[in-house]
Amino acid sequence: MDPIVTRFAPSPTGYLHVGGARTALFNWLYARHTGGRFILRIEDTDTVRSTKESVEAIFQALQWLEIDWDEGPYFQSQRTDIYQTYAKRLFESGHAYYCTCSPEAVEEMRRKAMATGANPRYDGTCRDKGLGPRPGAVLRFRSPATGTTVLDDVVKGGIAFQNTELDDFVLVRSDGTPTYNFVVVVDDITMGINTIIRGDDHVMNTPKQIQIYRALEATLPVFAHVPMVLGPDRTRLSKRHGAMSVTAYRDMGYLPEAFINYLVRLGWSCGDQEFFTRAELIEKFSLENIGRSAGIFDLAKLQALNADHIQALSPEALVPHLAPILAQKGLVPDTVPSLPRVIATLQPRSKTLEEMADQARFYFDETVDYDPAAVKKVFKPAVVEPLRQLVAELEKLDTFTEAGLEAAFVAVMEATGLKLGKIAQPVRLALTGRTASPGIFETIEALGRTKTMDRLRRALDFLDGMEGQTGA
RNA sequence: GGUCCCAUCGUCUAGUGGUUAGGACGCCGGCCUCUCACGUCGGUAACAUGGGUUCGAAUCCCAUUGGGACCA
Repeated sequence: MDPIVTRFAPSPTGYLHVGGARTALFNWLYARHTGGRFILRIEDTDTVRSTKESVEAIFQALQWLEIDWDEGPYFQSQRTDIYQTYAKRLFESGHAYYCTCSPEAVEEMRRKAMATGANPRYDGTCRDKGLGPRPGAVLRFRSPATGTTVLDDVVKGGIAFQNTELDDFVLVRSDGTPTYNFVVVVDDITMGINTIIRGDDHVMNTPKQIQIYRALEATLPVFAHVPMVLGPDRTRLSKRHGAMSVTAYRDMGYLPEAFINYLVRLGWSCGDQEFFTRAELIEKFSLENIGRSAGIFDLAKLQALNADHIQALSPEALVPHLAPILAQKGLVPDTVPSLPRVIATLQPRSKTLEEMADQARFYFDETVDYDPAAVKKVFKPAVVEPLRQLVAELEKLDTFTEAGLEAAFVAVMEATGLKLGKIAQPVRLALTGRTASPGIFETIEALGRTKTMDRLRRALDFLDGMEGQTGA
């Protein structure tokens, strides 16, 4: 059996959006799953809307998602010779003809057709005139007048289109530029694409494309039209629904593994399994289990999956993903004894890396600001003595390890008769400025001796000041 | 307007003629507990509607409704 060859063919008219990313992902996964090849092609024939920046943005997004390609990127703008060759072939074999009808005349035909309730279409005025190439003429495809064209889609099943619905559509415009349906087919044939996985917004193009394949006597590829991704209001995902750009999710602290896991699971299933590593996705992905109905993008589910992936990775593996977000917030890793240790304390309490960075702030800052409400609730005169004793106990420790720290706390608990909570909360406030944080022992260990002792002493000073005030 | 596609909890889905219709996210509650989380246990909630076919339909067929896509 021939190896599977798939492709992703975005138009560089903006960033890579969620729907595009999913299409890319499906093609990439299927190629990797079958041991085939994955080709990247940039469809930049729309020279007005295509930009170099968009091409760059697409590369960046694919890189973040770790979707690599085996061939390309090809640029349609550099392949005009090829399209001309194929246009000529279609003309010479009689599958296409030149048409000199003016745009106004064609518009008139449409109006007439509409008036009779029929589909607006070209009426075939030039179809049998036998015109040759000439300036200002368009090249039209000679569509079959009768019968049906059947699309045998892997996910949708068989779809029959009446050929009477097909127009004698334009292949090459009067200015010599080829049209979308034509270049796509020529590219897919010449690049050896045998499996086309794309959004189902393309199904209506497919019968035309199938006709071109036939006219060119090329083997039809396997078609798989995957349902679209919709916004919460069930309309096509757009800016209104928030972040569209894939890289925006990177910046918001989502892991590429989580993002692809979510995107693939949206519209594809493998029994009840929800969590997939990249390797599992490659191993288990198949066209057969793609669903037929559109899916709604649900940020809450993405978040939950992201939390799972954050927990599944080692702290060390998280470092490169978290580092840029920390940097963006002005938090420099050198100011902390061990970044992986800090990460380890926050893993079970972060849905995104951005949340993690925010929660990590107190580890990095020079000092902490106390939350006023927490001060009122926790910094009571009664905590001064236990805190003093704790400082004394901690000073006895050679190194700060969780076991040693716990022993120090236990010593204070026994001396004062207090429960752990009564001591941990003031310590937590002293160290973090708030009443919620990771476990107190792991927090101290990750914070390090210097900052811990500084902050405990500062808290005692602060409490001193409070007593002076109330006493006065 | 024409053509095409789709239809199970709010959302993602399992299910392919016989199930108490399962799982996940979310939400609610219990437990765990040094706080917040994690975890864990339980609860909430669905086969769009109407006809058929069949001993029996979420499952097969038709219609209706609703949603979406493309072309204009």
